[in-house]
Amino acid sequence: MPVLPREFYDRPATAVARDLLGALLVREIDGQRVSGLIVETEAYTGLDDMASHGRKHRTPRNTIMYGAPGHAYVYFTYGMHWLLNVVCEPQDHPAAVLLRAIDPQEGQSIMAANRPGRPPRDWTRGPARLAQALGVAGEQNGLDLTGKRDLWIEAGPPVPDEQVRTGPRIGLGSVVEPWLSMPWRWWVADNPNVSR
DNA sequence: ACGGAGATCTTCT
DNA sequence: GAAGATCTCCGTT
Repeated sequence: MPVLPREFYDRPATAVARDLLGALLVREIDGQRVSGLIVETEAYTGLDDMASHGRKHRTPRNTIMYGAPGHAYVYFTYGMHWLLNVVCEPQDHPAAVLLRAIDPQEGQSIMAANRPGRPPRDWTRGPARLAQALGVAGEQNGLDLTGKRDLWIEAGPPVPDEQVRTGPRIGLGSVVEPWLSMPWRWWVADNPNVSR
């Protein structure tokens, strides 16, 4: 399947979050493909979004969010977890989409090795689990996702609107969504790999 | 099935 | 010095 082009990411985060559902996230480890269909995403935009890392100003950690769309923003949190995001919207506008869950496809033996002792359902159900299963960490921060090297996203079977569900984001505590009428979290209905 | 707490460290105040 | 875009383990129901 073709790699998603730069233009795909050069749009508002909420639109990218919707259209990433059904796309194939591919990680290449020692020439082997490890992949999964994206089934859950969350949009983060710097525009008055108090939950976003880009909410205030540029810092060493969030600088990738200010860069060109179509790059990976990988950051470390809670002292032990890596989270994988996709930078979108025009350059200098800090926005990204958090990849929260995928449906395992290729390279399942590698995922199993990266998630020792866990059942297949727990391999990629959740943003930190997903990153661990695919071997994504700090070294992948800033990677160009349109380059078909190490990590990229391919077009997949489109998910029709009837199968798309939306809701508020997860794990933000007291933060209020900036625009209540706008969907922030997107997922595929009835998929066992969706988190929570 | 559900709920609480600990792990552990970077970032910003 | 406190909080955090989370996960896992252990308790109770």
